[in-house]
Parts: sequence; structure tokens; C-alpha cells
Amino acid sequence: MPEGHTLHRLATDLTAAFAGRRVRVSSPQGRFAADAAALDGATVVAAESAGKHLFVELEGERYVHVHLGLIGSFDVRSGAAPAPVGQVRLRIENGEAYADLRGAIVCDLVGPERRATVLGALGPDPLRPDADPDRAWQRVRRSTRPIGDLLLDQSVLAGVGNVYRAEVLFRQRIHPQRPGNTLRVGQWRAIWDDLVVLMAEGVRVGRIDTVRPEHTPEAMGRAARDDDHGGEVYVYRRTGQACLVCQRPVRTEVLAGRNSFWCARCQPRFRSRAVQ
DNA sequence: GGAAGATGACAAG
DNA sequence: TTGTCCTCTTCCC
Repeated sequence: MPEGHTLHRLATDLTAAFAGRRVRVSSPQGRFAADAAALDGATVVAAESAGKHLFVELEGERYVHVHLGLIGSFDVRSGAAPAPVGQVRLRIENGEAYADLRGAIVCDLVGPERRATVLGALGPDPLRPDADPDRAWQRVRRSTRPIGDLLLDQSVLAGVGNVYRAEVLFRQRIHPQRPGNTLRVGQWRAIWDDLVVLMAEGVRVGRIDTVRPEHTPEAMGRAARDDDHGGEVYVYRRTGQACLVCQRPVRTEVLAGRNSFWCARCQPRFRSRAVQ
């Protein structure tokens, strides 16, 4: 289940497995069958990610545009492909490796124009070295929307999902409901720089770990937890459990349509000076 | 065996 | 704001 780091890693794995190679393309489930047939036997150029979007380029400037949505998965494995298990919408294989796509919200065959349109609608991606954090800041500093809302808006910045939103705001001690236009530029830069580090680490290890060494269960003398998303986090989906830093119960509230998590002590609610 | 959720995004009203 | 879609897992009866 995907935030930007998952897609970035996926692009790397797909490129390693298939770039420069002819591939068989199929749709065992059937919903991508016509396009798969058109692509079958083509040579893969490369795969790339931008935010939560993935493009697999095949010869002839043809791109398979994939967005995993909330529940999609794209598994890249080595070896010959076995009989498909479950609803495999897209399978790419070359005898030495195979990749199965399931549950994606988008799986379309597109051309360069559509690809450019999708990329153009995205804010800067902390995983891309050419990303310009100031472009996002110009949106944040003018907005009265909560920062927890802005961080999930892919046109403001691309690749952050619900886990990174909760975790980066905890690490920077900023309440999710704090309006964007009350942040100082230094706080924004701290959020961005932290995302660059956290997401790069997410790509490297393949899971989301955000807990600093001094706050790990071992360092705090507590039993290790086994989070069901695979990583070690401060507040994400820890509602009611003790904050790893101050022991207060972690709180939750729906923000921008998604569950938001924070510690009321470590991330005090912002009070506008104008009100006082 | 069924309901509820889940790291997402969109359209409709 | 609500409803809808995608698939799988976990939980409850």
C-alpha cells in the first residue's frame, strides 16, 4: 500500500527487471486485455515514478500509466510467472521476472501528451532531486487550509500519503489543523527537509520508519511493536496508545477525508495571535 | 460467511 | 460533504 516511496522503488525494480527487454503483456483478469494485447511483445524502455504515479514506457512512446490508489499492489518477482492468483489486471513477464498489478485505481495505456498532463498537475516530489520546495511553499503560505490537508494535496506536493503526513507533523511538532498561512518559512523547510530524508529512507528499506533512535522501544525500555504497515512510527494508527515521547494518548480526527493522528502535548494546537 | 477498513482520488450535489 | 471504485485482510458472529 503506497505512498511515494513505494512507487519510486517500484519504478526502480521494474526498470531493473525489464528495461531493454522484450516482454509478454497480459491481463488475466481481463480489464486491461485490449491494451495488453497491443503491447504484447514490445520492448520496455524504462519505468519512472512521480509522486504516487507510475509510468512504464514501452517502445513507440507508449506508456502504461498506473496509480495504485488505496489498495492497489504491483509485485515484481524473479523467476517464471506462475498461474495468476486473484485479480491480476496486468502482468508483465519475460521468463526471468514477472510483475503482477492488482487493485489499481488507474491502469491506462497513454501517450506522451497525457503523461505530460499528469506530471504537470503534480507539486514537487521530495524524492526527486530536481524538486523545488519553494513551489509548494508558495501554495502553503497563501492557504488558510490546515497543513494536514495541504500535505495530502498532490498538486501542492506529490508523494506524501497519510502515514508520512502524520509522522512528519509529529516530528516537527506541528498540529495537523494548523493553517498553512500561519507557518513560518523555516517550519516549512523543516517539514520538506524531513520528508526528503524520511522518504529516501523509505525507498531504501521498503517500509516507513520514522522513530528517532532515542525514541525506539529499545531505547525507551519498552517492548517492540509490530505495526501492521511494516514500520515503526510515532502516531500513525496509534489512537489511544501512549505517545512514544510524552506518554499522553495519541489522538485522532478526520482531516481531508482521512484519519489524522497527533499528540496533543507534543503538537499543541495553534492559537492565532490576532484572536488575543 | 459477511462486514469493515486500508498508505487514494474522483465526481456529484 | 457524500458516494463510488479497486482488492485483500482482519475481525466478528
